[in-house]
Amino acid sequence: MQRVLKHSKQRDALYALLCSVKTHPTAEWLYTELKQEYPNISLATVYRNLKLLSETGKAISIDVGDGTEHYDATVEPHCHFYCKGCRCVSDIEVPLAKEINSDAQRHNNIRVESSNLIFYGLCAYCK
Amino acid sequence: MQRVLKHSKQRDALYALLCSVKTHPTAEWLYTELKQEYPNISLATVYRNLKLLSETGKAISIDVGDGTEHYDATVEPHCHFYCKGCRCVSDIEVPLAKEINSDAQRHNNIRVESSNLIFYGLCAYCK
DNA sequence: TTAATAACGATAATGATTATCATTATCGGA
DNA sequence: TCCGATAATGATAATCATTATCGTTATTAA
Repeated sequence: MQRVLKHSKQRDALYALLCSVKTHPTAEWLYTELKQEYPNISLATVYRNLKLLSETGKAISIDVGDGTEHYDATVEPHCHFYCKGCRCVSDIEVPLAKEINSDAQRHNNIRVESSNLIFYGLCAYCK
Repeated sequence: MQRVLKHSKQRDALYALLCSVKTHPTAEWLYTELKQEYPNISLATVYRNLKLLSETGKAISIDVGDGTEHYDATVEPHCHFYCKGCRCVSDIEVPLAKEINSDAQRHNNIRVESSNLIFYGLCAYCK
């Protein structure tokens, strides 16, 4: 039961690192990277704070189906693309996506709160 | 390295079961269900054959982010809905989805081969 | 009927993530 | 500034879905 958050250098460094990249890294990648500045940092700390950042709305997790969760400090709804060639995750522009939630709700007897749109294929370099 | 498939009652039963339901079950659920007819069936056999069915295009796996893979014998592209209330997965009708792959490809320098559209919210009963 | 081998059941291994726990760091108030 | 409460840490064990291994059984074609 978490009440009042306290500051921690590790969490700040994690968030700053996540904000600085566009690569949608995994916990493992962030861990390896953070070790350069904090050699004693624990993988558990990375997972703990990624979860905390997700819960507080400062980051989102992206499941592209490759077995490990990817993270993103851009929390506004947007679509992702997974390149089967280089296995990288990137943001893409999909204008139709803005209308698809309401389209889904209109044609089914459901309440749509959010959606997860992932596209697969080959990126500019791999195609 | 699998060359020539041989028949097996377990695989047939698994596929028949998967075809008979619209619930997008998990491996565990299928295993429990199949045990009634095949008390000695192994969970490994279920996973093995689900993988085989996926590889041969007779089924697809759906990752809704709840920690376990769901399976579906309907292999034609279609959208899924995950109800946060009853934790069930269902097919939904989303007309716009038919155009979204080309929309994604048109607005980005990528080749889109497939996509995975999952919607979250509350179903007719839970809302 | 038989030989080759795919599939099986049982179970150990894997790998990402989470939980536990003793220690350390943070922070508001005395 | 020091103190007490407790959040956060690092180390590591536990969890849990899935995959790999392996000896045995079932299927198939000759």
